[in-house]
Amino acid sequence: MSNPTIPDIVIGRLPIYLRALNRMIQEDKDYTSSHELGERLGISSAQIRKDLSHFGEFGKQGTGYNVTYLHDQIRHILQVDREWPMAVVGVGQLGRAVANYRGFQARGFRVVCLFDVDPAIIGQEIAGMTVQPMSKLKDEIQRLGIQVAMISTPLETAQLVADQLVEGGVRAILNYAPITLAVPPDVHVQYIDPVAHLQRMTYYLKP
Amino acid sequence: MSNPTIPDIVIGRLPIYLRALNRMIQEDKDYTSSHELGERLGISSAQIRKDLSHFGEFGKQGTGYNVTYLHDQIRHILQVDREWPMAVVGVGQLGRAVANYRGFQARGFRVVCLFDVDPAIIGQEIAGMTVQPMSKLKDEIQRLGIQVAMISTPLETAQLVADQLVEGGVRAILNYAPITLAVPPDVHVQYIDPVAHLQRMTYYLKP
DNA sequence: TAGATTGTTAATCGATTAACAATC
DNA sequence: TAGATTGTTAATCGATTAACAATC
Repeated sequence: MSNPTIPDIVIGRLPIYLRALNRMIQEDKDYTSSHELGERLGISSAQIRKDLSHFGEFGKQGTGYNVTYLHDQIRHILQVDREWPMAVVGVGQLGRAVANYRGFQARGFRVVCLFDVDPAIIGQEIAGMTVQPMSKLKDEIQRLGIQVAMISTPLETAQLVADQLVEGGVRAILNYAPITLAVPPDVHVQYIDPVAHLQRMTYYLKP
Repeated sequence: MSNPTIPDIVIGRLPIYLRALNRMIQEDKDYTSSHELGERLGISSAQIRKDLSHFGEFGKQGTGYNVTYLHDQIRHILQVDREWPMAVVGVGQLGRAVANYRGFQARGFRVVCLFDVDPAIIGQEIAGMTVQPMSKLKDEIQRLGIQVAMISTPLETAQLVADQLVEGGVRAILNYAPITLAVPPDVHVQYIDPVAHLQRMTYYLKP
């Protein structure tokens, strides 16, 4: 059992470490150090060692970390050493791009069903899946035991969709609609708002 | 002139405030309070007041904040009360979705040029723009005075693209490729990695 | 006026970093 | 062995929150 109260900010860095380790595996690197990892990621080596120490001892003094071993350990900690089935709600251009994205499988996810409200889209075959109507949402995610979903609908319907997902048993939502969702405390939400990222950068730009 | 050293974490919250205020404008709300804003966003009212106090006094005791006024002030602070021309590099499915996305204009951005390496994609007309070859990248963004760009290429080419963007004068990069980019200290990078967000949530899920 | 809410100060809380003994 | 690097402790730094006088 791992320590029950690890800061969420630490959890948030683990996927970044995982990404870097994955890259090192591709480069056929056998060992790395907190210093090297930090260098690549723009993070201090002390922070990396501190973060990892929440979960165990993964390195060796003098030699550092075995890349594959650390990679596997972090995959296990994040529970991405399995495949999470995922629902995508809203099959516009973004939803379609997501449905066809090849990068999920290697990192622990797989899109297994698609939903939309638009009668023109319902029934379409996309990435080997048939787009289903919103009315089927709850039953279908319950049937498939889906805990992870992605919202790529317009702003207006996002909250409604979230409510239905939660009712169906979803516990983790990745929301692309630019709106803060209201969900029960045991449901996790992460936001992706490209424009918010851009706006954060223009603050620093000269006009 | 605003205070020279406002924490970046504060800057990062301003777009979120802006988003909520925008929504309130749509709802025809004239006034709001730090308490109400905090409620909607899951942030403490004290934090909102503290954040805003870095930039000036925007509220009135007893009544709160004029929604439109605060909205305009934050737009000005973030410099999104103008339109930033933007380049998109990598015109796969994601790049295409971005090129066609209607939500940029209202929030300060406009995609003005597209680049790709694939000869099958170069020359295509997408969202009213002709996809140009990577060889034209540097000249074109210099000519157009572009400071903001988005990378939606595969992982392998992302660093190379970033180097060329920086050479051409880009100072803010939104990177969709799952790799930490090495750039000069005066260049800002923000990352969007949907899978990293998902992995951050699965930590908390029961298997 | 009474009630509400700001902007700000000081206190608290939490995260990052520096340093180093342990040890591969 | 000598050099390198871990895991951890304590010190530092920074961010959040609580509280309240000021005032609309």
